[in-house]
Amino acid sequence: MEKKHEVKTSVKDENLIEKRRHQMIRAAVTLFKEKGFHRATTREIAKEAGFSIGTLYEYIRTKEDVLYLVCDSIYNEVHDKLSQISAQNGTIEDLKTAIRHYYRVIDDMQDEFVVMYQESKSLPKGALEYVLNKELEMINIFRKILVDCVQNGELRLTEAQTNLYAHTIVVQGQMWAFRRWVLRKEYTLEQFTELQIEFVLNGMGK
Amino acid sequence: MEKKHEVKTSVKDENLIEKRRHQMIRAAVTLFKEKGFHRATTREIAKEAGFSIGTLYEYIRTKEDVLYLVCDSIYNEVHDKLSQISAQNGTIEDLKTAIRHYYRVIDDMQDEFVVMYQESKSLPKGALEYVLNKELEMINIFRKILVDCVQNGELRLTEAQTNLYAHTIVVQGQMWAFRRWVLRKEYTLEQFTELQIEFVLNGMGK
Amino acid sequence: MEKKHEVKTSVKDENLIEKRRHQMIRAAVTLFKEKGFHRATTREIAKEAGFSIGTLYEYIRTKEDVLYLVCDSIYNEVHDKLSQISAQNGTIEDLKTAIRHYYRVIDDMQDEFVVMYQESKSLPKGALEYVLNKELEMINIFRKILVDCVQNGELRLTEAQTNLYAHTIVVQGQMWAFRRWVLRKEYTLEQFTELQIEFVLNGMGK
Amino acid sequence: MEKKHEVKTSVKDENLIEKRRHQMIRAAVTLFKEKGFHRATTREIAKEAGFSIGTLYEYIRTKEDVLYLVCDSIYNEVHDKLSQISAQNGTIEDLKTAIRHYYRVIDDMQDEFVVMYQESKSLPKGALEYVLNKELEMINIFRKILVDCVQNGELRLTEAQTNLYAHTIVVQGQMWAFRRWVLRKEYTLEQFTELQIEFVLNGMGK
DNA sequence: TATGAATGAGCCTTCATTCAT
DNA sequence: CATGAATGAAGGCTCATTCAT
Repeated sequence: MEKKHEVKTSVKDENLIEKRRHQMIRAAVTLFKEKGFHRATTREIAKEAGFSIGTLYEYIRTKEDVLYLVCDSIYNEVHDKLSQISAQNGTIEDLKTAIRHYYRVIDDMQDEFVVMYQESKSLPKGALEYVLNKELEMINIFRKILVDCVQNGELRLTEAQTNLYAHTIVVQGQMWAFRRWVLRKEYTLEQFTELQIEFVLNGMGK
Repeated sequence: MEKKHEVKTSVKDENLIEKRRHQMIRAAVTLFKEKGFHRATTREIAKEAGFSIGTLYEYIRTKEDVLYLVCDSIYNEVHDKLSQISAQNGTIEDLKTAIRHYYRVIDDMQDEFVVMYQESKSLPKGALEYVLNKELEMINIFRKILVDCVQNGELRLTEAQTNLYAHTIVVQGQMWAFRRWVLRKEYTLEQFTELQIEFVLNGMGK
Repeated sequence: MEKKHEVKTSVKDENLIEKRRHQMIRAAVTLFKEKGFHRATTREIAKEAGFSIGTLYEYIRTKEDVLYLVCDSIYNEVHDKLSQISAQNGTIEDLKTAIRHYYRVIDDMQDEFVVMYQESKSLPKGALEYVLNKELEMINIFRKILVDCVQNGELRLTEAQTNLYAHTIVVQGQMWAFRRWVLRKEYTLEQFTELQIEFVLNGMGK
Repeated sequence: MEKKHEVKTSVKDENLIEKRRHQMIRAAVTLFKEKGFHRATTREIAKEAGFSIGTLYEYIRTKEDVLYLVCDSIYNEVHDKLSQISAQNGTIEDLKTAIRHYYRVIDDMQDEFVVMYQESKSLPKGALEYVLNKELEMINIFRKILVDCVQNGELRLTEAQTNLYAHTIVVQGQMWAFRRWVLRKEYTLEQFTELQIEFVLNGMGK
């Protein structure tokens, strides 16, 4: 597990840091979604966040820090939401619930997902590694559910299949965020979810 | 279908345009892959292409034109390669062949795929639409194959399923390009392909 | 003679002012020596001094005030140390003693000397004049000693020579601070001192 | 001997580089003299030089490069001027001529001297070393003249004296540039020169 | 008195684009 | 057609200074 990548701040009040960073992240997501990381200026981010450029830089050191904070915050939020259902007992029903849950999270955080996957390549090396690890953790959540199902006799999968299908489930969920320009025209979230669940379960031999 | 998005040039000689653009695209892919669209400078692109910045601007109008040319060229190359097998007769075997073919193209053009999907959001609006349309065409290739299979009685899918699964097939292929940092460690292209084919066919009820 | 250049403070307690300014000057000399006036930030100065930026500004009005305080303090210290031997009776021996004394002071306060001469140009006009006057006072100390020697018949110098040689003595001492990167390799302070004394006395016709 | 410290340029035409750098150096000396290195902005330098900020940066990489170019150019000019009289035959008269020559150069290039000695501390490490070496070369010019005089029997100096007095001669010349605010009021260059020559020769036992 | 968060003018530097040769 | 020097708008970031607590 990677050590948490720290972002330098010259402010001491922890509560204030929390508050300002929250403002900053909200502003950044809005702007990154609209124009991407590179076209969004630090001045715009500060303004959108409701404070001055000087203040912004009291809480970060480089523009890339903002991106890191955004990615980190999104992953944490996703993790929090997903881990609510992580207590499982290895049934197909659990898997379905988890997928439904995951898809709903993606729907809720569409913009964040798109921003994160589109822009994380601009992170500096250390931060990128940290974020990729978070991605692996997310895949692990599903891998573990699959492993439980296998151990429970609900699914019959090799290890290679287990790993790959965990990725597949995660990726199929991301589709909903990335391809909404076309999928939204044809499916509701519920339709999409149920179709994908059916497909995935069939795919794994029910 | 969108009209082909034109890129202004002040050069008349069509052969020269073709040649220079080819050099330019190769250079741009290399650089975009390495540092992304925004961090690659027009000077670097010109240099990598083997001519001067002045010459570069004889063949394009803006830096975004380079990106457009890159995306367009990649899509065309993919289309060319895929359309070689588009003449089908609606069997499951055809579908498998098409998927294998598609996955091999993705493997061959990993860098190009990643560049295209990561950077196309930086295209100006008109060009973006044109490129998204190309994406739809690609999905259509698979949709048609599925439709053929359905009409042939090889598959039993609703229209909603047909459309969605076309997307799914395309997206699962992209996984190979985007997640190579982790998938490459665990699977060869062949293993990945066969696992995914099995999963997809099962997913669609074989 | 210039009136003492005053530095505004919003603090009343004289003892506190004295104490804080002392801390501040020590900190500033350290930092100016290390990175120069312009590269040292007020924040750093405050931190090095052991209090907050807010407190720093309770005792000064601008960053240049810090520099002024530093220069003023150094000159005062040098004056104090030199004036201990200012009671003279016009012998060559007195001159030698004064020079030895001066050179020792320079050796003790190398960093301060370098800071003062390198950075005083950044003083605001009024403060600069005040400081230049202090420099003249220092030259006067030696001029007076020379005048005494002349009146005593120990030296035979025109007024023009007296003035110039006072400068020369002062400047040759500064050499020890400014050129220590090379002089230190070849001479000890004592060797340097005696060689220069011999040179100066010969120079003035013994 | 240090290798010449190179300054990157993106311009290829050597003549143009020469010309532009000359403009740039003239502009920089003017501004550095007036407000010092740190207070002079790159925009001001470009404007004073007669071209745009963009053009300035075609010929340098950082602001410190400008300072380096200034220092290098000054040293070279001084060297060129001094080396015209470097062919000596070891007489006291040669020494006098060299000193007169040197003092005239200092008088001609007062501003440049002051700028160089005041600001060179802001050079990046590598460049600073290179420039300090130039300073040593200058001292060497006088050291060699002294050595010649000693070998010729015109002067009787130990090696320690020879080295130190070379420094002293150089430093006494710099006085004229640094203390002109006071020396100019009392002496003409000629008076200053002759007094110092007399002093130096006496100092070395005639 | 002491603190430190907030401010924003201003600096250095980059880079897409133009145009004279 | 090709070249590359010139341009300047714009961006990231710093830091002296202020002021509410």
